[in-house]
Amino acid sequence: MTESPLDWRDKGTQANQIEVKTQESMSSKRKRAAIDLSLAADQREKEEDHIAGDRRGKDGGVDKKEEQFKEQEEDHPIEETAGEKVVEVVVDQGGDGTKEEIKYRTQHGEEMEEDKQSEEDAGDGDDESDGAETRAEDKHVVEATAGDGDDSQTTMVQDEVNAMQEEMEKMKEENQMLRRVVDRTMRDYYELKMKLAAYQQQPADEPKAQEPEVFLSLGATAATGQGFPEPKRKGQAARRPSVGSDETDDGKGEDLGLSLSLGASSSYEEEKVEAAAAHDMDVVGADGKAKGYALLESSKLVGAPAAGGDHLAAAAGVTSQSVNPANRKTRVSVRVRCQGPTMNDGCQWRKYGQKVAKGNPCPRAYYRCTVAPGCPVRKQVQRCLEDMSILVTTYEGTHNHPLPVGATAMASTTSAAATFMLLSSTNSSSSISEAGGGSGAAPPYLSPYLLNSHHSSASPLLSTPSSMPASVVPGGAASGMQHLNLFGHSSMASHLKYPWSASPSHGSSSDQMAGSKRPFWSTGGDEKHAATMADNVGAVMADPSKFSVAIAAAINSFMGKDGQAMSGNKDGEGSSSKSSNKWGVVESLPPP
DNA sequence: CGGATTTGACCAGCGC
DNA sequence: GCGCTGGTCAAATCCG
Repeated sequence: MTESPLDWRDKGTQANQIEVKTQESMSSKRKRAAIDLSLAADQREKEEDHIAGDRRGKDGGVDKKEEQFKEQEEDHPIEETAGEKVVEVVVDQGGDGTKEEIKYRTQHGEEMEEDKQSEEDAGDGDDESDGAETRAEDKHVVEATAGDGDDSQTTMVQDEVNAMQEEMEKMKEENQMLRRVVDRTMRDYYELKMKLAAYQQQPADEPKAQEPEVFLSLGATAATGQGFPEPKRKGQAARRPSVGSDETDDGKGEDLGLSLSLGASSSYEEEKVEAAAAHDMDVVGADGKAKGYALLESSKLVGAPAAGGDHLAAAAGVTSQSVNPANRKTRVSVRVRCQGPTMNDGCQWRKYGQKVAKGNPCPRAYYRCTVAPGCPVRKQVQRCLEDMSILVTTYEGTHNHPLPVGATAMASTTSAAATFMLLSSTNSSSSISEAGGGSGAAPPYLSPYLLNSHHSSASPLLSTPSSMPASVVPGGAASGMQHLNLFGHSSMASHLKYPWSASPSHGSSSDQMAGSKRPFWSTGGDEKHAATMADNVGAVMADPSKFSVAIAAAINSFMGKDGQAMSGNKDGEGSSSKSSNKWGVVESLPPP
């Protein structure tokens, strides 16, 4: 014979009721805890004590066993909040006074509403008799009719109570475990929060230290296999003769690739890279330290002429260098294969200087943001030495004004790239973690997942030059870079399908990057779709917002793949010079 | 004519 | 200290 909780409670409240208060006390505590789980433990205990005290005061004649029960509850006030069974003993004296009932209930109350209702029904001072059934699923009711001094039945009931109590003990233990988990989670949360705050508040006068550098390039990498031939390396061999003007590059033989790399260097100068000629290799400076990094394996898209016409050939790249505040400001570099003098990033720029940098015959142009007066953002634009069709645009600083839509998308994406890779870098080296903190434009949104998932020396997606193991980073002049090429191989690229290809419209806002009309990232025959990809990349670059989407997707893709990809190469050299297949990121790209 | 670009000069940092 | 290099300035020039 069972009754619904509501029924018996109603009956109990209406009748002359003798209720063992265990349930009520638990009920109160449970409610309390449900309201505010974050109460300090001591505070909570005080409340529990208070409640227990009240209870004792009101119910002096409580069963001894129940008293013990209460004490147990008070020992574990929190555990009771997580859905334990409740033992309830009710001696219900019928309204006519002829019958007494003793009810033992173990219940996982799920009837909060009912509880409230019965609370109201109970009236003043009767709230202790309700609300016990707040969390459970099953309900077991043992009901015994207490006859006049029926000791045998009472004994049975007592046994049942004992069993219930044991069960409760187990539940309490479980609850305790859960509690610990919650506490640990909260602790972790606050730790991360503090870390974030610490990063954001890093003083600007911090000594120069390792400077994480993020490279994310979308589109075609040089046919020479150079991932990031950022021609800024100083004083080393392999200087190339001038290959031509900025406007001359038919884009032949270029690789389509999306690459992402991260590096850390002690100073911006050391980021200077002159990539080797036709093979992936780490560039080592005269001092023997790694100064640059070859891009991963380049996929050769020979015979894939840039279909972008006179404008955008077929490549794009984003390089984000999250610079230590001490070094200056955040640097984000975008590498774009385009024929125009600059790429359209949605902002207005005014050229204020031009200089021929050492090691690269191509002049470097300096631009200043003119969207708002006094905007500190500047950018440098320079042709890539190895592939003149690649335009390397380095942004520096943080805009002090709202950005145009396209620029916003780009900025947020590159910032995300920088942040993401910065986090990676942070995890791979404590020194980077300490010195490479977020600067204004790329705050380090710490994520334990990120922190745990990218290690430069372990991921096949991130190539750390053999000459620059991640452990070298602290204090040295060496620089490290992690690189990811998502379109590393043409054969892989040819199978790519991208979620962002859905939109066929290109909205070519760029003057120098008239987009192609083809669907972005469409596939086709080998040469054909290689060229198509070139077109598509061009299309993306013509539309800053679309470009940012592509970058974001690439990052997401990278992150998603990272876990399994991590298990592969641990050798940076291997990852940068062997098989392009190791850049399995391509395979991880989202399905169409 | 006003704004943008060009270009040589200047300055600061860094390495030898 | 000197030279080299990158970065910036500002006058001259260009262009719509």
